[in-house]
Amino acid sequence: MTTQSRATLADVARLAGVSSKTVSRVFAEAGNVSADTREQVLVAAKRLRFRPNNLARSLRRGGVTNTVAFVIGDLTNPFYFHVAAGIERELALRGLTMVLATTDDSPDSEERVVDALISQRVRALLLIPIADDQSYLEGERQLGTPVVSVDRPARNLLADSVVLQNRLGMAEAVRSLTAIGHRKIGFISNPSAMYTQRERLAGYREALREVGVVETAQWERLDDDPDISPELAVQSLLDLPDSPTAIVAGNNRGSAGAVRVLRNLKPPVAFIGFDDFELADALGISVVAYDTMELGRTAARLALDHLADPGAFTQQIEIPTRLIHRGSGEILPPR
Amino acid sequence: MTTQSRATLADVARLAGVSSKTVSRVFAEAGNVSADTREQVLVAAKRLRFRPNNLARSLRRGGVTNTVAFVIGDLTNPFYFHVAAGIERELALRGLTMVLATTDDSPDSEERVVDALISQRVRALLLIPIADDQSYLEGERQLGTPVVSVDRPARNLLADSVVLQNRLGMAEAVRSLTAIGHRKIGFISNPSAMYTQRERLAGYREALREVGVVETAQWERLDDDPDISPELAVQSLLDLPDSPTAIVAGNNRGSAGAVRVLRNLKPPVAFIGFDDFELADALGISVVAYDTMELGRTAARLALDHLADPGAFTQQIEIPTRLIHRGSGEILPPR
DNA sequence: ACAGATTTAGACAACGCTGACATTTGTGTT
DNA sequence: AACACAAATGTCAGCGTTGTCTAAATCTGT
Repeated sequence: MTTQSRATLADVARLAGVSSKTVSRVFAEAGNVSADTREQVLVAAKRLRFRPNNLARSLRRGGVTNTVAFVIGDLTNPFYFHVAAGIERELALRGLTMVLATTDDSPDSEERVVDALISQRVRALLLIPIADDQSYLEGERQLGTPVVSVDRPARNLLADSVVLQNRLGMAEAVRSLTAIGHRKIGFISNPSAMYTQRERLAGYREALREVGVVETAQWERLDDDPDISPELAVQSLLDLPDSPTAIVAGNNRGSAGAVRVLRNLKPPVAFIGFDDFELADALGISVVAYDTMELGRTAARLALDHLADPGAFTQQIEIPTRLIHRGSGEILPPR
Repeated sequence: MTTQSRATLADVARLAGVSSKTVSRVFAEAGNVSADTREQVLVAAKRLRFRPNNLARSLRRGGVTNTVAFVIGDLTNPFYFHVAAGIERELALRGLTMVLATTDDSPDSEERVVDALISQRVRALLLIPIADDQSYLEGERQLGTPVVSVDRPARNLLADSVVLQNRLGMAEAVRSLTAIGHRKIGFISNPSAMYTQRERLAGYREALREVGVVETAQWERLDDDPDISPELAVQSLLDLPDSPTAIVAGNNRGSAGAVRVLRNLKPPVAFIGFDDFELADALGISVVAYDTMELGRTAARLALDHLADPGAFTQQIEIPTRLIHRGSGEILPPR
């Protein structure tokens, strides 16, 4: 249990009989080291189990680290994780590592968490904005840290952003329902992600307006109350005197709820969800899908581009969505 | 676009008219600073948008950082990210952040990835071992970095570990099938996670042996070939002349495949999966479940304990599993 | 064989912070 | 008013690395 201390450049240098700068050159792959010395240094390093200290290196280099932060609201949503996976992959290609931080969906903690990350001198900041004001990041951005806003645009901050084709995707879904005769279409969503839900709602209304349906309030379930489960929202739609013949969900939580309620319903109700999910194919659930990992990859790429060219213009990228027909969205309205 | 440089302790000190040590005391919350000076320092810091440099701090403090690494094989498996969520939560309570690194399920890259993390002086290392030898971590462990092996024990390394009750959980599942008369029970699994699958297979065989069934090879599908999808494995069982009346799956991938094939089968085949999954309740799929987040939380806690008391004994913790009856596991064998 | 170019190696300081220690200022006691 | 003692503040060096600069060793071509 001897807790010896860690070997440093100097220790290796002493053992190899060279200067610490030479050891540094070997490990920084800076060249100009003869094959012989190089070999000796490596042997000594291995003997001492030497690992270069990245803290010191980053400090010396002016605070440039190899880590990029991804700030997330809530880790338990599989959506975020796929995004994270995409980010991680893209970063790994450039030898960067990802640190993951969560704000527990609390707007207050966002700035605290981000502050802590800045203290760690992350190279870039990717975040899913929760708070309704990201202006606190303006200074950081000016200092050259790329900030990329994921899934929703940042507020009061000029930053790159990657979002989905929310409005269009949802409009397409609803259009596919109106095309086969549906007019009474319910919309359920949980609005924790305000921006995306608002956009999707707009797409829903837009598509209905195209076929002359303007009064949609009665079919919209956007309860703020987290206690109102998607299941209840769906049920409340079915309980309406003039109940919908089709339902669309604004996100995967809604889909899961809808699936539970709608399965084995006597006169079947058509359904299309936003966000694909595991087994949706087996269940025959039509969804508006998109490449979640690509969302992450694109975000990472934007950050990396900005790192490479700090003067680059800010970009807003939209990830395309596509409607996948699996049956539940093709159910005809009862005659 | 002025890329000014970042403010340092010294800058703040100058503006506030105090020494940099005083500023340091304010930010390190080290006390012994009068309310007045404290206030002035904070004002100056805010004006300069000062953020303490954690790199320098960690370096000065002897390489003690606030980050804990979690090394994962493949981010896309929902299992891993629930574990990660648990870890993140537990760490956040102690003000630590999690860095996530993946090895792409490649044994070769494991050591490289871990090396890089050590260079970053992570405070502790949690990993899901992929390579079949973790002895390369021995030095690190001796240097005082807690190493916790998650989901499988480490090999050739004395480290804490948290695993599931694999054998018992699977044995219980199979016993519940034999109890209602099943004798011909198929086992499918993809062996990317060798250890867990071996254990679960052992549990399966054990339970069958208890009722006198010893020859099980024909019903085991453990193909190494990643091209053989779980769907095909299930199908091949059904195609047997003496086909099983029940099937158990060694992991969630297998369950997903089984669900696809088994749904709407004429004489229904009983099924129990290992690992719970979204909508399993709606689909009526019986599973061996456990608290995935707890797995992560426990791992993090082990690491933190070791950090608090470096001399603590290594522990092997088993997370309990429980069989959830939802219908698919209660299907009786055809008479 | 020799000047000049090039490659290899080392000395030194500094990145931003804090621990150890020194010094100043404030408070309470008699 | 003089003293002991605690609180507030400052000085300085060094954590492990690398950029800059300089010196020595080695390689060119004629």
